[in-house]
Amino acid sequence: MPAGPVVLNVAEKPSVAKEASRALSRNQATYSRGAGGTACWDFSHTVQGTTCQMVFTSVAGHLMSTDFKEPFNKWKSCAPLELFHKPIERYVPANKKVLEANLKAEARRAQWLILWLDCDREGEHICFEVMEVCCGVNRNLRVLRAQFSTLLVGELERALATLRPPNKSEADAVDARQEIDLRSGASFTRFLTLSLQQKFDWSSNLGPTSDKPVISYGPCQFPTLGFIVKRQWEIYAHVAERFWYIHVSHRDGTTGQMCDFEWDRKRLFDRFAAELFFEPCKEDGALATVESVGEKPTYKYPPYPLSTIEFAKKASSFLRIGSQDAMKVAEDLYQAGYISYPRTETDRFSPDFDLRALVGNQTAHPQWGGYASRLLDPGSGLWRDPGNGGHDDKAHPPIHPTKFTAGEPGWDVKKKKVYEFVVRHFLACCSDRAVGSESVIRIDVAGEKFTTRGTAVKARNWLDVYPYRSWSQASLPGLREGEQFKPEVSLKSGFTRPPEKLKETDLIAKMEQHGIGTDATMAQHIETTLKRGYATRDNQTMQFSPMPLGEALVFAYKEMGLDVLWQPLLRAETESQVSNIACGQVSKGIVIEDAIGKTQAQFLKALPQLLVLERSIGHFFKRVDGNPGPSEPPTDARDVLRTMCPLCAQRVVLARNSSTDGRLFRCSQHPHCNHKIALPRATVSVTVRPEKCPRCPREAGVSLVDLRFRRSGIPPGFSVMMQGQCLYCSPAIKELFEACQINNSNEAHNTGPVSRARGSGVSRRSGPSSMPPPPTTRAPPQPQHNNGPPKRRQAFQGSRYAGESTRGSTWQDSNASHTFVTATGQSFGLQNHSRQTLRPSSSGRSGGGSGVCYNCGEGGHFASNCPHPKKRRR
DNA sequence: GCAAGGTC
Repeated sequence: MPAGPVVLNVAEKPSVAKEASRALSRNQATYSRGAGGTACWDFSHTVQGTTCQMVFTSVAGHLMSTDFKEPFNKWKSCAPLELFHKPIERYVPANKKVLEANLKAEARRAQWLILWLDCDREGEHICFEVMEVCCGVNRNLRVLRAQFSTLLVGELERALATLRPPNKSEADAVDARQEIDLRSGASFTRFLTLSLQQKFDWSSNLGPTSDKPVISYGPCQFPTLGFIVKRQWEIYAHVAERFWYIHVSHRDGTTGQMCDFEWDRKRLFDRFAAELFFEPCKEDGALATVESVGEKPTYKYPPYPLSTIEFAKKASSFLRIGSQDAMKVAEDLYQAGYISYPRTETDRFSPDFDLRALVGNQTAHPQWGGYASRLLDPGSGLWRDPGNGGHDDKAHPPIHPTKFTAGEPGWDVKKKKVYEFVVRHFLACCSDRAVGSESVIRIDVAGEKFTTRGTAVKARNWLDVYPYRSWSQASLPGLREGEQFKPEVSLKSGFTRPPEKLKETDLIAKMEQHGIGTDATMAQHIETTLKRGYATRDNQTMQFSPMPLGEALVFAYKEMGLDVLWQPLLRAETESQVSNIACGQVSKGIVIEDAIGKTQAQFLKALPQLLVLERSIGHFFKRVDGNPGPSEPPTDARDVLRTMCPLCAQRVVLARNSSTDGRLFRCSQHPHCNHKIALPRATVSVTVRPEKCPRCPREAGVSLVDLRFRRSGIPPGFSVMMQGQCLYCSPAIKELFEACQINNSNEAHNTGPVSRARGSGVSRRSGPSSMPPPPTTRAPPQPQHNNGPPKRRQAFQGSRYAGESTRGSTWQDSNASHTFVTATGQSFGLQNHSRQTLRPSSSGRSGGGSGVCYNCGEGGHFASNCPHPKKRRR
């Protein structure tokens, strides 16, 4: 080794130390084992005109941890509130002592220290951790920071030529983040755990939770749970609404294939309106006229190069491997040299990346080798440079295969799947887009417009190597513009559906959108919600559901007015403030003081609400400390009918019927008490007023309610709004209930008094959490999510189709006068006309929606089954 | 027994 200053080079991980040494030394670096066996690479190199003895070694992520100083790191050393101000220390944990020893040994004999930590905020912080150790044993070290974005030799040489001091502001930003997270996490976690752990029977929380669960809070794990619970509550809150649409189909005379046309109006929530449009379409002689036949090229683009977040999402949705599991497998593959570093934000390849060599490595594979060969063949025209996803962490390339294997004997299924996916994704990235042709046929039937689309795939290209995506083809009938045919027309109906449970890919997307966690930690936060028994993941659908504990905690935070703790905004604010430190705009101390002050304020808000907390948890779990806990379910105040159940003297609460999905008020002791007041299925909203009924003789008085109904679901003549009504004595309510044939006589058997119900294992988990998902609904031809009432429906409210004149009739929603055909082919409708008493509207208008036939103007039937000759109306 | 962020 030639003489010269000794330069200690430190990277963030061993692989970087090795690769940088190999590149800078032109493969001349020699390996040696430093203190504790840590890898060191020695070579000679010229740095800023001086020939130096380079020693390249590494740490493994953060060298130091942060915790409360003794004795406050012990759980019962102080009140949780005091953790907002108790002293914090940074120290090298036991598992990093070996690395520390190596750094000390090398630093003692070095003159320079060059920091090759990853060029991000955390890397900058690790720089200062390394400096603290190295400068602690050698005060004369000259410390410099290398800034690099790849491990290519040119980039590394450039970094050596542009060495700079490390950035204290960025490191301070990490300091602040660490302190804020530690203080808020530890204080709330100790508070929750110490307050609740011994008081409840947690055995009903099936999952990894022990008898004595740690009930943690964290600024990332809790918003993650919040996303899951919020979606579940949206599902509970969904009220299925019925809609109608005209379905047109045509059988191709040549191929015999059926072709479906979609109505331009999509769907209507007013049956009468839908029927009005439908009638002319189904009349004898109604022909479809082809208005236009169009064709245009269409493309499917290959995915961008693979970043960690996309990898986690795709592993979950394509491979059915959970994100944390997938990351673990990817880490193993990386360690064994089969794929590149799996923690990367980058989704673009740098222009000097030798993509073709990597593709060439794969040509021998029995499954995708042929495709790789074709990709390299210029004659195939298959090659296309990868797209640019717009992200670059300046530290790592996108995830790609680095070593060929046709499969290793020891690999399990997950490892095989992940390696195959990384290779196929990489090959797809380097491939040309898929090309197709989309045909669109628009037709007119009696003034209504319908459209059908078909796709012909011309060149699959990247899809050939990417079985995780498909492109379905659909051919259209050979119709020409102006051509007419007799369509098959039917009026179908369906119900809006609640949103789906969150899939892992949706959850990761939400976390990404709100800045919850980093690409490398999102999977860990998800895993934490599972490990803590807050949520579960279905391994088939990869959908998340809250566990009782998770739902109980979010509910409790909501009850205590601490929504900010489970919603994502707080984290975004912290990140924003921390970024201001990194930019040098504000000092670390100010940000910490501000953030800690705000979190402490939340804590102080929670502290006096221990009873609220316990009562909230008590809705989901049985107490074991002798305290009977609350008996009422977790209902919103506005959902409680302020009266006593006439059978058992308990509260009467708003609920949902599990079989019909209709709403009802029922006794809070259900199913042990059967008192109930069912509401019409068309009930859209229920508001309990603070005022009591002035006439009702009931002892405790009865709250008045405001009810709103769907126009199409209640008999004509009844208003869609009924305000200030008493459900027990209002004549208008009685009349409506009779018209809807709702029997609320409450003669059902009462199984016993309250004390018996309490002592017989009544689950207190009710309210939103006990509501079953809505029943399976019929599939209409377009997306089913209930995105709120369409404008179209609004337009019909208050129109002449909203009948007003047959008050007192026995018209009923379920007595459809029309035969409907569902999407599943089932037909249903009114057979027994005698159950209807329909009268002409008072205005005498024909075609009104108040029980009058659109065709003949008479009552007693609708136009679709009118016995009279057809009349043309418009 | 607690957070989140690196990496093994």
